[in-house]
Amino acid sequence: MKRHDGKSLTVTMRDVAQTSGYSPATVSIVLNNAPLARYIAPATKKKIEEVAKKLGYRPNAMARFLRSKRSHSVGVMFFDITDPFCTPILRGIENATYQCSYLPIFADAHNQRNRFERYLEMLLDRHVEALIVVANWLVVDIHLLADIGKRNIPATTIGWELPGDTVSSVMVDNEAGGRLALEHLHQLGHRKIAFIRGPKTLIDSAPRWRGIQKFAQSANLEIDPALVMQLPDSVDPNSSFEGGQRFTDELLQKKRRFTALLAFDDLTALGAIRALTKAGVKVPEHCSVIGFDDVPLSAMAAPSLTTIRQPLEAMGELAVNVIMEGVNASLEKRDWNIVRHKTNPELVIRESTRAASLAGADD
Amino acid sequence: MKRHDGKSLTVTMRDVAQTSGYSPATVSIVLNNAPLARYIAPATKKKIEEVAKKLGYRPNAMARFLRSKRSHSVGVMFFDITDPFCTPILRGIENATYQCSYLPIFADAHNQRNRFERYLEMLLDRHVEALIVVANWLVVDIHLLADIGKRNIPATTIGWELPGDTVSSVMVDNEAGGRLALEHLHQLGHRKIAFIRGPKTLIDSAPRWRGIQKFAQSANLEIDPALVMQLPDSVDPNSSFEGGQRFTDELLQKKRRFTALLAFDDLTALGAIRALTKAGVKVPEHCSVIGFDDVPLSAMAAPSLTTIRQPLEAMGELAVNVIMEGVNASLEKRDWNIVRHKTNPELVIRESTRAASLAGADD
DNA sequence: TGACTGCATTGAAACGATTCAATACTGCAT
DNA sequence: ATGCAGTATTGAATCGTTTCAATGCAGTCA
Repeated sequence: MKRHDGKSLTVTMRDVAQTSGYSPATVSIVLNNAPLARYIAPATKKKIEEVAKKLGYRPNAMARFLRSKRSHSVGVMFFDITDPFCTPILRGIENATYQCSYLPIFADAHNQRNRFERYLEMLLDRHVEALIVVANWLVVDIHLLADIGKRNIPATTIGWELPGDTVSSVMVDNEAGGRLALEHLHQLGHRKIAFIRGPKTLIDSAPRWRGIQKFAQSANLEIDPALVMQLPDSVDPNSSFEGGQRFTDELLQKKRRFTALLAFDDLTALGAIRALTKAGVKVPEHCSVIGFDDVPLSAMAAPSLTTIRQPLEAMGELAVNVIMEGVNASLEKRDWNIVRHKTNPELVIRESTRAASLAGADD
Repeated sequence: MKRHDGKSLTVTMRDVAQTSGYSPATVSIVLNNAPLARYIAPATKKKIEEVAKKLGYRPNAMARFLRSKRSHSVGVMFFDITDPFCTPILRGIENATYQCSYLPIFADAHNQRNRFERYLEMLLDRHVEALIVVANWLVVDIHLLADIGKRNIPATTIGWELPGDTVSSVMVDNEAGGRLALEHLHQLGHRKIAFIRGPKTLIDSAPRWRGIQKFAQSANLEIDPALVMQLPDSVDPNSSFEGGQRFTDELLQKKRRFTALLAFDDLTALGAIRALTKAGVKVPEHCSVIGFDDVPLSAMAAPSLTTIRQPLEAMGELAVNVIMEGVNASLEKRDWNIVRHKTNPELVIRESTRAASLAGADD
């Protein structure tokens, strides 16, 4: 709105001020319900609000940000959105930011270092108020993420943990998960169990395996080294499907005997199931298979997958809460500490596992 | 940077100007390579660029946007990101915006009308330069989207088409897809084919069915009405899995004979496969199943799914090109027209279909 | 009367860029 | 000398807010 020469069609705060007869300052104070608003006469408030509504005034976010230094947006960086693991997390993040009237700016590094860096710059240029990095599969360069901490905005990772005290993290309790998985198979009576471990460089691999070993020890279960394989490092999050398939093939070709298979994650498990099925080994009749993650497709697979569920959506929400804590703290000039959350995994029993006794332990 | 009182740590353009000995105007012109830059002495340019680099100057996006009215961001609104159909599209969009140095602002309407509207406001308040709406499953309220066109920013939908001439669209050629699917089954020798049609209100349903009918007619194939079911309307994009399962169960219970099943989409197909498998009908040995979409999980299902592929990632990229065309046009004050793209579907043959002759047509 | 307090409002300076019109200089033709 | 064209640079306004300090006024108290 700018005179009636019919050019500029945006209603600015000055317009509201002019039509209402007050100054821009007053309008700003009223419309934002700023501290000073308690001195403003109720009649004035009402008038201004009416005019603002009638004129269809919408504050210009850019101008507001420039002045107030608050962008009301958070950067959300994925290492690879292609990983089915990411979608529920994204949903969780979106849901939580929506509650706070923040908007997520989306970035996907495609597992490429330079892309990550470029995006990081772009996000910081836009003065995102916080950063969430969903670091799933990449062979992460520590320095890359450590950099984030240097910038003085609150940041958290999901699915990865950084040394130092600058970046928070949200992860599942992998050790507990590993334990749960093996415990389930053990309770079903399985004793000859094959394992496909995660890639060495993946942070989840070690604790899951530790959980498995600890349970084995406590249950007096022997782990046969000939039945243990380990996925190779890879940057493609979907490669574990193929990996699961290949390793299972190998086990079968070597005629190894096992009544159950514990896979590193769901995709690995699905790959394993495919290999087994192809070889005529029925799941779960002849062999039980358990995964990890509970990605959305696990429920739809045939047979549907028994797995250790990560509360992915909740983890996304939690991450937002974590950074918001930081945002608010720094807003109120308080200090705040980073946190390291470990969420509880949960056993989800579906069709791919079954009691060993029914499977003819050595058919 | 603000004197050496050690407070403000951001390097502004004025800082660069001061240290280099030139004016902010000159610095701006040089650093943006603005038209006037051709008059600037090469030595000056060099000097300014050096200083900018040395000081680690980063332009403040907010300030820039405020003045130039360009936010370099696009709003990306999903109706429901939970739909596996969306992830590849998101990847495509992200990839294309990255090429243009734009950032996508992510919004997910959760299939809720008020959430959609709220997000729309938030995005417009931020002066996104364009809008992409991925309208997959929602029983779309036409008015909702038509509203978008009213705002004078370029907008396009993916997976939906609007009446009027204000919003572009990118869709797969559903009719061709339907035809391809049936053609494939027909070529494999299937004659008794069951169909699960899409929900009435979904825009894809009718043309896919039309393609099927047209092919049937041209091939003299009779479609048995007793073998045709239709999914109910629903807002949950993942409900088709359950639907496929239920309807297939029904068909089986009614002892209908069919050697192949053509499902509305992949999830429906997966549901059907699960029902068939449970009932002891082997896929593809006893019954072939074909889906539509080629969502990521279709390749990992057991058996992997034969399907009609939508080039989802390419569609995402295409959508970005479409709106960028609009952005550039309005930047150069040219007129531009909306476009309606129809991308080509593609038959992807995997394990879930097989020649009918091998299946004992009526065993 | 003067000083002080509390209420209601506003002027004007930021925020950090972009951009147009103006300036100043040089060289060259008239 | 004058005028002009081209080169190199800059002053100052502007984008639309927010916010601090200032102002004016009415009432109260000594």
